[in-house]
Amino acid sequence: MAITMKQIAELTGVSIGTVDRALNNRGSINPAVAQRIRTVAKELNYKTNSVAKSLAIRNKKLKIAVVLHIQQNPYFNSVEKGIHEATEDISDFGISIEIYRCRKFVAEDQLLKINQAIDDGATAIILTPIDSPIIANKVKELQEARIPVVFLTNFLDNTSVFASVCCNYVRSGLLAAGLTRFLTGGHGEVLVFTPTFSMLGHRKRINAILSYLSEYCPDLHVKKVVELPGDDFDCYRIVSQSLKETPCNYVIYNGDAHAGIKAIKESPHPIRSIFYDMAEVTLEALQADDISATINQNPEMQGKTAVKLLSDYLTSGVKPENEHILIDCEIILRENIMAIDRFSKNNFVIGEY
Amino acid sequence: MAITMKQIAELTGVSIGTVDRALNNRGSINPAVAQRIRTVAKELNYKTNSVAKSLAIRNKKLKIAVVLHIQQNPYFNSVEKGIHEATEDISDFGISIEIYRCRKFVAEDQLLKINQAIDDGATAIILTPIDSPIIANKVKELQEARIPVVFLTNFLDNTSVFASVCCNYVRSGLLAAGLTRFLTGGHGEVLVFTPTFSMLGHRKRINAILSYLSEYCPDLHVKKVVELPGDDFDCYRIVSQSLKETPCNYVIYNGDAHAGIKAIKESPHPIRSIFYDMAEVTLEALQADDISATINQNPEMQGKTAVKLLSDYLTSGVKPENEHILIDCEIILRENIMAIDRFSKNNFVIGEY
DNA sequence: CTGTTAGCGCCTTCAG
DNA sequence: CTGAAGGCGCTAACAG
Repeated sequence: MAITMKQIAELTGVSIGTVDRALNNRGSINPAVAQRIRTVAKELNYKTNSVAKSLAIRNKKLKIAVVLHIQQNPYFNSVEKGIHEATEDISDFGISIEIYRCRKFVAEDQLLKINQAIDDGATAIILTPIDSPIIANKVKELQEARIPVVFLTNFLDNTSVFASVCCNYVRSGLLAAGLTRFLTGGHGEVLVFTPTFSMLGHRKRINAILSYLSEYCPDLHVKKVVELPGDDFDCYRIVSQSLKETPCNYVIYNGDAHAGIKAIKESPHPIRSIFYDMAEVTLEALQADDISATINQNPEMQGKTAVKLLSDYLTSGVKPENEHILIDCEIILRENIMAIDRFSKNNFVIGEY
Repeated sequence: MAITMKQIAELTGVSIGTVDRALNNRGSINPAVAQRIRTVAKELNYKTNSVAKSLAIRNKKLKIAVVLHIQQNPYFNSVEKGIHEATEDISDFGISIEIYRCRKFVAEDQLLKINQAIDDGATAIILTPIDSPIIANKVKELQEARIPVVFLTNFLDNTSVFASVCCNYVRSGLLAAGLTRFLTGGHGEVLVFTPTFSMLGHRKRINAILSYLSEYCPDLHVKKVVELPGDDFDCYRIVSQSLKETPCNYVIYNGDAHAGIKAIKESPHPIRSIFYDMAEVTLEALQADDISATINQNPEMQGKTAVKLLSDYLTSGVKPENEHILIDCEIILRENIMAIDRFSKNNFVIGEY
């Protein structure tokens, strides 16, 4: 049976209130007895019981504010789905979640939402930060006011926060590169498409792809890296044009899935491709063998993790070991998403064929 | 704020004790008022607060018994690791876990351990069942005594339990087959190695591999399916001999990793191979490019899930929707396990190459 | 059959 | 600076 504050109180001959003060640096307390209590607690390996704690702090009405962008793409929808899943998990802890959605993709608007969240009494904030000093400063201010901030899917250089939860961008690049190696046997011509380079993560991913391929696949030539417009109807045109101008037999594609699939299918010569993320159209294309694989960057897990980190902190005081939490990626082939029933029937046997 | 029993008590004009009786079918209660309370609870969408509940039932000293085999292979070690992880997560809930290890791989011994667990006061049992009527009957008996049983990594046909947590064997086969398709381009000769066919899951996996390949890769010939001895020093000899007798250029290998890797490396002609599981030697071979990929059947997650299902049930009364819980598999390439630091540095740019 | 009460482990006043 | 008491939501034992 785990050790409790009550037991420590009895052992040290003080009241449970004093133990609480000593262990949580709360209120004024005689340094000597505080020390003694802490020593005993450490010796007995006392761990605060998070179940009891969250029941007790229930009336503090903790509130996590989530400040998101407008973006309604499949990727961010999944992030949000993860947030909602986690919300259910923690509802019994008396922690509530409120989502704030920015109107425009500008720092001023994001700042506005943050301030609104604070006014509404947020005790912690989850944020997909826009890269601007306005936001960086605000975040610093929040941290000083002891309001933990978690960056989600993106982070700011030189701005330290409670935690940042991102995709493992380097790994994400390596997997595409590795699959390309697998697929090509090490020979061929590749075109790479990426979202905006203004985001650090996307640069990291591309760096990983290129440096991996140049090291391990010297006979595989990356002809071009094409930057795609953020959310734009031009996407299809650009992909299509690039494929015409720079013929290739392999593509690594990260961008609007619909545009990419359409352009690649229209190519006069066959192109095998590695995609990113789990948009509906991507999975359909995978099933149809129009694309070879896709890399799931687990947006759902990212959202879930951000909430979970904060709720763990609020209920148990546990901080993540590392500020940067990298959510791992997963290779998805057609076989990952096939219905399994069709393959559960026949009865083959051991032996020669 | 979520609705509480106290609120329901006030609304229905009874005491909180009565609400408890109505909502948990406990003790005797006037059917009419029970009905009224349940109606109100449903209308208000009352959900029992699992945090409060687990704090309250703490003194019942719930105990989950885990009955495992002797087997000390990497796979089962991971299963056990998952169990221990979950144990930490639920320690605050006052649920304890005790592990019983069978001496021999026989039903009688397993039965002995189950009985011992019950004598020790287990309130639930996790079990890797041996396929025998002795065990099937005992399990039935336990279920009748309202002791939930969870099957782990294996299950019994025609024996229904609280839940069975297994690897998704069919998917596991499909992934190997899919990777082979990817790797071979659809042409070549394949040898398949599998653990004992006496376990249903292994048969399912092989069926999936063969039926997939015959459907999608008509020009890829599976020459032979070789059954490997359970835990045996003969493993290496058998693999080695099979490779000599039946030459091939691709291998799908599930069995003792050390033996498989050694035999394949010694082959006079090059063989590309798909392995299973995450044994240390497997990962080293993957890093060294001696094998092409491995399939992680997530044994850790299986162990963790089994414990979690039971603790959720014991603390919140939540039952899994489906009796069969299939833990998904994951493709692991060399690039999944490479250190990422090496690829985080260079600074490539957008454009032609 | 129903209400009351005393916890579970922790946090937060409020007295002293 | 410290102790005592009440409460978080639920369960269980005991009166009535």
